[in-house]
Amino acid sequence: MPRSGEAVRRRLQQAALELFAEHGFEQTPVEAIASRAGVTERTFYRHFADKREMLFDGETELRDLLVQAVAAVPHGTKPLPTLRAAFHETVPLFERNRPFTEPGVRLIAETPALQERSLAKRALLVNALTDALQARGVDARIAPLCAQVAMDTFAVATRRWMQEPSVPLHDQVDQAFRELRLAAAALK
Amino acid sequence: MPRSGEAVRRRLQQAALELFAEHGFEQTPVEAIASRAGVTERTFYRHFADKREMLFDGETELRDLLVQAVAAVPHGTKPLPTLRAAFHETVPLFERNRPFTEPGVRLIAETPALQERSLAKRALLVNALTDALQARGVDARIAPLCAQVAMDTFAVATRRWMQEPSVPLHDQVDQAFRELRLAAAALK
DNA sequence: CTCTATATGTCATACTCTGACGCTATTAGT
DNA sequence: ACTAATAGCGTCAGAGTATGACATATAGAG
Repeated sequence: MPRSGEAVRRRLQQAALELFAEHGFEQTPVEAIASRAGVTERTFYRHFADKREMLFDGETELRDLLVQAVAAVPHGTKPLPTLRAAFHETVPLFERNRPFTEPGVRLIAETPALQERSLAKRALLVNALTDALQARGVDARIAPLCAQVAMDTFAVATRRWMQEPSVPLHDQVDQAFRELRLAAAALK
Repeated sequence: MPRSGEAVRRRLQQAALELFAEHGFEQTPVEAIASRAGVTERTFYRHFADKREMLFDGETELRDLLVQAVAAVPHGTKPLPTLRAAFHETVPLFERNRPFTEPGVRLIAETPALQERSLAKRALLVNALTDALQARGVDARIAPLCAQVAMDTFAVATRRWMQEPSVPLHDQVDQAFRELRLAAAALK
């Protein structure tokens, strides 16, 4: 195989993060990113489907880990406890990547176009979790609801963890799922 | 006040729906929409922020209705029952708009860019519901979780209602919230 | 009828993204 | 070590999205 191109991809990500931090996402043309990385604008689009996509690189890794974790939960476990356990398995990944993802999270929070893409990525995760549940025999009727609700509960946990890093993510996850159980118990 | 421009806006929407149905969303340039509506491309962007936005016109109406419905629920009602009641109030709006929204829903389902925007609109609804809950004294810690979970539960109900119109939306909503309660009861 | 506010047209332009073609460098095979 | 294949990259062209600036036309208020 010829030259790898992996170095170029990393340089593009590095250049983009720097420029986004300086001028913001919308005010940074792709040409500027490519230029700082020492390549052409065309090369950028050979490494990333579009300008937003480069901010969401770890999502496929997270998805694979989650699907694997769901499959590893002992059989007979109910859907939401299964998903809670799977999310606990991803905690080390989040803790390890925290310093890297923090600036990206802030950038996403203040850029509507990136929020949209972030929501789309979460939807992909929900789909993957739905399939993983159905592979365990969960009824196709409730699998999407469980996957979606668990995803949102975990999202609440991570958001709190970002704002208040003193509480471990494990505890935030348990706390959020506790609140979900209490809130749902009030339904008739 | 001079000419209203309301007729042009409607013509643009009509022309867009026709062209999207014929050639798809991505394959329809804004210029073609404007041309069929008898105006310039520039005028299109004076009526809609971007090409996707025209598919999500009813969202603000739905949002206002939901916020109003949440405020109208008797005090002392718990968050999720409050939101369930609020969503029940929006059922007539959905039933009335069903023939109009059906082609749009199919178009959104098969167009990634529109799915992203749809998710963003749902996020706006969740934010509005969160605020509406907090205005009723719901703890700011659990309001976002309740709003998000209720929104997803309602989304599941509407999706089933679209696929199987024989069951009334009211029943789909109750059924989905029942499933949410059962699923959450299995936690711990 | 005149004035004014608002909608629209016109023109220019920056930016995103894609296709086509050719060049170059790296790697595998001999 | 030499060659050939291949993946990465540059260059060019072009369509489509979206926005700003300025001019024009039209409907309603006085």
